[in-house]
Amino acid sequence: MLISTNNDLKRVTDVEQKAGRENNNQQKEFVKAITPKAVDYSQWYIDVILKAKLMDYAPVKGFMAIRPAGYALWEKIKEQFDRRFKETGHENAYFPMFIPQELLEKEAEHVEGFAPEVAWVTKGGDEILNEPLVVRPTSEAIICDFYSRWVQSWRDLPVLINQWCNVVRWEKSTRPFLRTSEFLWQEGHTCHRTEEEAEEEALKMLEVYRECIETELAIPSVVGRKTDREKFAGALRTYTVEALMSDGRALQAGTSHNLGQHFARVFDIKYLDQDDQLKYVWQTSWGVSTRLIGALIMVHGDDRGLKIPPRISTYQAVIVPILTKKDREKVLKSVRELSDQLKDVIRVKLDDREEYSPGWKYNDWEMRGVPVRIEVGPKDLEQGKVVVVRRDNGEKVSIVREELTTYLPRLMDDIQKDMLKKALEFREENTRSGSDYEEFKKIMETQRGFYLTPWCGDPECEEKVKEDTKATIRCIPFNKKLEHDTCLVCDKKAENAVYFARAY
RNA sequence: CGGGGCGUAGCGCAGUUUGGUAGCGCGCUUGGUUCGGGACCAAGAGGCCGGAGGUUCAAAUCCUCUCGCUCCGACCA
Repeated sequence: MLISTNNDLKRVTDVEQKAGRENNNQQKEFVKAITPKAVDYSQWYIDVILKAKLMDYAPVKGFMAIRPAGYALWEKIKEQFDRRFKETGHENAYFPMFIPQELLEKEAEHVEGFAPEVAWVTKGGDEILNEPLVVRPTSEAIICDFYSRWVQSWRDLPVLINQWCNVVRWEKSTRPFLRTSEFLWQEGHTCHRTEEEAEEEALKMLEVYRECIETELAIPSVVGRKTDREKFAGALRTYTVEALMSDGRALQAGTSHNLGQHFARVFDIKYLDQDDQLKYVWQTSWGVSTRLIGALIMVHGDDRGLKIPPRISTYQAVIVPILTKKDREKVLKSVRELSDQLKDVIRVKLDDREEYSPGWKYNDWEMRGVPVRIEVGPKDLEQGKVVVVRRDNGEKVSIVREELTTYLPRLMDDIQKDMLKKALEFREENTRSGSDYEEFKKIMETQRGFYLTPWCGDPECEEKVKEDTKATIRCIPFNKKLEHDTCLVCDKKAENAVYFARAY
């Protein structure tokens, strides 16, 4: 499309160009700045993250720079999770990025799971290393090595440690934020005295994830257990938070694992219990990553760009002054006062750049997802009012200036609530239930979404669905019984209901 | 690993068929006029045409080799 536009342009004469066609063309260009979701969802996603300046591609495939706008978002998300981790008794620490090959190889299932995607360090300076080092794809191995020395007595338990760091997984196909070769995340690693306590921890953190993602990111989810096929390499059980993107595909937004004693046994993490017996600890690990930013974009974003929920938005409102020649100084003075005044109640940004027109700024801030825009021009000054525009639904109202300090915080709550509500409605509309395989196949082809259905538990049935439809079992929800109990694929009786979906 | 596509200014591209002084849009710089949904005028800056070899009086363009990126598939959370 762009190409033909350029060709057309080149064929017209200079005179014709100057006669106004340029103007028209520029307007069209802007509409094209973000590819509409309906035209090409993947392209929409890429356009949004680039236009909103969340990231930029690195010279190495699968890597990216997280730009200030994207990183600020991560910082806000991080803050919310970190607070909850501390509230549930965890402490932060930091472990090394390089893991000796020998350590990674201790847990058989674990190596096997990660081997295809580890990055190796084989040289230090000029020296070829005796034992190559693995760049952490996750830190179980190195942390367990430390824990084997740190844990001696039952009095040392529980160990409740979290770390914020980067990890590297050599991915074959990558997408910004959703799957990159390096990403930022948090990994909690805990040790417990009993199996029950570890299980309780794994489920507790799963709930922390679910609640935080819902409250702060305004993303509803379904939680449950992973099937053996989908569980973490080396875990006893894996639990997951699954969110539904606006194209009907599911995204794993967070996972929590009960590691059982698999790692404790191979890394020799033992404690002397009160009964004078040496026992292996029971462990958990759990993580969320910068993938949440991808979820945020795909759950809330629209054809104009990002929509950030107020609770995690870097700026909750942006003030755009309308600077006319006549009233320039008056308006500037007024918005500066307003900005100072609002700083006490919300995170506010004054955009007083003079090189951009108000219209340009509207589009720019909308693209970047700021929840509220406040317009202040000469007409507003006369009336002692300002214009307040919501990003989530476009609603535009004129508000008396004095009321803003009470109005805006309330508006932020409303927007947060409405965004969650909208996402929840979408989730519900796109969660279907049944056990008709033909209908299921059709749905996975078209609207997608979640499909809640009985499953006999046989990995072969799970595999067949994947081959036929590319859909996988996202999770086995807790306490979900269906009236109908014949497996979606075979005729066997099903113990559990599961959520199927095509996933990222 | 298999198949397709692309490397020309910061970004997006045209120019390659038919060899002949390297272009367009956006962005950037300076100055001015504007400012309630991506304003306009004027003047500028910016290129080893991915790399190496060859053919030719002459190569972005033709030939050979090579490197990189990307999409689809396979593999994988």
